[in-house]
Amino acid sequence: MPDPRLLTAAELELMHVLWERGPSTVAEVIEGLQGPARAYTTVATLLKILDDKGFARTEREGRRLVYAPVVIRGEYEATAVRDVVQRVFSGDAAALVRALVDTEPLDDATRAELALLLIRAESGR
Amino acid sequence: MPDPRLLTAAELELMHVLWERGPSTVAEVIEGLQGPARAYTTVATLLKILDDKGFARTEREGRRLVYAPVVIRGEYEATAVRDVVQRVFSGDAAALVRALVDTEPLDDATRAELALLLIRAESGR
DNA sequence: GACGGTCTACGAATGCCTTAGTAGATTGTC
DNA sequence: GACAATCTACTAAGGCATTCGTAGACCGTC
Repeated sequence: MPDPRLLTAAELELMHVLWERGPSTVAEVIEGLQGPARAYTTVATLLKILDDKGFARTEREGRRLVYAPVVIRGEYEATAVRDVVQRVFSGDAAALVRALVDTEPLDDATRAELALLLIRAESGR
Repeated sequence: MPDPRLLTAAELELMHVLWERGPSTVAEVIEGLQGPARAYTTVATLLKILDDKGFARTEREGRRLVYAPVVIRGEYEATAVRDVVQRVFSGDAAALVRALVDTEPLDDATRAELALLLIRAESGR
């Protein structure tokens, strides 16, 4: 059983829309979606699943449902990062940063910013 | 369809053993596994899948098969990191580092090492 | 050469993810 | 009030991941 706090691929895509646009109806989520089009009922089903799993909350607005994100983006990012550190890097967070530096192109300013971030971070946090 | 270069959870666990111990038989992989025990045939099936998918290579040694990792650890780590950056962080690699610093406790020495790494890294690589 | 143990190949069961269709309710319009 | 459009709930199908059992091959030992 995978961590129930992790989103599946399709779920994550919808959550990105909810994070960007805030509380949204099915139609609005479809508007916000990128990539291949999905049927109205597909999105509706997925949103219901997000509700069932506690990632989003449903509110009635007249006849239609509005879905609002419950888990906020930063919170989920933390969960996802912890998962990758554990599963792929066997708990070695520093190894992830090394892999990232080797893999993803970061411009000078960003690297400087992150270096500063690391130096300033409290160690026990 | 997910990225075919990504390992599933069970596959990744076996690959960790192959990366650690090098070419191994089914019995040796079982020895190297942590967590809940799995049936001999379960591990054998998974290793065959790793072979089919190209993550490992099979070599006969007398009557039994020895499985060797084809994809090396660093290579897979890069793939996995890229995937997370894309899927969770919408391509923003720096955001991943920020989430990591907020999330995972790193001791002073490690943070200093990583800061140095960032400063020294070539920007266009 | 028969026997027990070990190994691989194959197949099957289960459960989840993803997608989408159908049915029925609801609402606004003429 | 009837009709068309819109929306939700339910259901289902297909595919993949994970687990493991059974059958048959192979090998060493007595």
